Amino acid sequence: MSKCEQCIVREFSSLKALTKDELLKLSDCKTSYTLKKGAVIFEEGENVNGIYCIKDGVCKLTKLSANGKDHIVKLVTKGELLGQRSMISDEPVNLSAVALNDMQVCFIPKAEVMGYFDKNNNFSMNVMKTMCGDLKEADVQTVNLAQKTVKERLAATLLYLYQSFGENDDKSLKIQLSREELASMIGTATESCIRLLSDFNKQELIALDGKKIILKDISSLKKIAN
Amino acid sequence: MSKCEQCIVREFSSLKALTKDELLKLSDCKTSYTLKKGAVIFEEGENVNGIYCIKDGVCKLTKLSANGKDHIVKLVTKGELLGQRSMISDEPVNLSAVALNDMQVCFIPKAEVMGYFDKNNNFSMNVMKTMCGDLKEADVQTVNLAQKTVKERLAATLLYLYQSFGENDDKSLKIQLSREELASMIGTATESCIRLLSDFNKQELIALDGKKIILKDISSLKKIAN
DNA sequence: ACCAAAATATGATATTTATCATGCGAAAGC
DNA sequence: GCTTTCGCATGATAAATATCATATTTTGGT
Repeated sequence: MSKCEQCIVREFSSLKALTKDELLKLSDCKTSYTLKKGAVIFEEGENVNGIYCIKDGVCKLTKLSANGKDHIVKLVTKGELLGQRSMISDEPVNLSAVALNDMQVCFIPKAEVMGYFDKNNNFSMNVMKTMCGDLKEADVQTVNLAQKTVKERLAATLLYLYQSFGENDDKSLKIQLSREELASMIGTATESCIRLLSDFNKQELIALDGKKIILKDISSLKKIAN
Repeated sequence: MSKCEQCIVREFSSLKALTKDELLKLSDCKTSYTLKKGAVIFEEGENVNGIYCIKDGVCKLTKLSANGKDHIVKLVTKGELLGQRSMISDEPVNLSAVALNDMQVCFIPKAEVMGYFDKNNNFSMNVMKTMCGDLKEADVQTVNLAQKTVKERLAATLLYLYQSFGENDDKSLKIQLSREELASMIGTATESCIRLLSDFNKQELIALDGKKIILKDISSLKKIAN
């Protein structure tokens, strides 16, 4: 079993507030998992009795809408924690989490984490700060959905994927989403998303190579995205 | 100066976790304000050195979008706290708060509130739970904006106003928003909003009397809203 | 009470976006 | 290896929504 004390990822999450003692205890009670692309970490409505710390990989958080379509609310990557909200509010999770590529995650049982809230104020403050950041992001997301066109949102999302997850050696986006997933992130029909990608391709803002997407003209994309 | 200990509103907010001693101290350091409809409590980008506790009235939280239009992110009413996020993350507020009707609010300076975080774990937990609820709501909001039509969103918003703020003696919605504000809540053009209200009126789902809106057929509205 | 300005309303039209239909190519299952 | 399915692509069309123009009504100020 790997030691949390030496886990680099810890430094990026609220867990960085933990003391040496707490980390040692954490190492003993955590469970590590390796997940394949497509694996479901948890599903909307489930009870998750603890939190997941993402050591490597990326997953999507989705929510089922009234019309039966999944909407991708957020992408979450290494260093971030999953399931805090459900644990704090003592409710079933309201989002599903699915691996977008191979992942390594550690599960920390609820009892352990709740102890930190009681005894370690820094930890509580870190969690609160994270949630404040999430809320701010959510507001931005809301306004973008309400006010921007699909084209603007697509450009913004491509830039977000580029800036947050980087590119491969061949310059293509590291995070590979299907057209359907991309559409579900920006909130549009799959065909509309495909059509706009084709347009961007024709205007040489991006290049398409099968599933791969290469951003060719970042500054123009930024202008479109606002 | 009124005593926080006797303020009913306190029971609805995270402040309910405070001890008698803390409440007494709070009474001394808070400042009470009476605000007229339209008054600006704070504006996006400002530094707010504390939190506001709403004793009475309703305000809108808005965010300026890239195209220069205000979007109403949320309505906040008595019992709720304003400006927590900004205080916790130590950043300027990212939303503006404007009174929708006459309000009574109390301002509590940052130093006082930060003390509660340190010493009163129940308070921290309450704040966290509130933020978890806000995040959940934000997810729902995001999915609605992404997947529902303007008509569905209008119906849902009317129902929300009805359920959250109630009706006057003449059955009209207690919260009176201008068409522009309503449009800015559901994320559409003012004209589109007006047109759909007219449609609802013709279908006898609602009745319009100047600015007043009366919900006549709640169950049909619910069907439309999903 | 009167006027100017703002809010509401509605028509005409343009634009954006979704939906339906179809084809094509690659990947997955037998 | 073959077929079947799935993801991507594109055209045609319909529906939703925004925009511009212009009345009409309401509101606020003096």
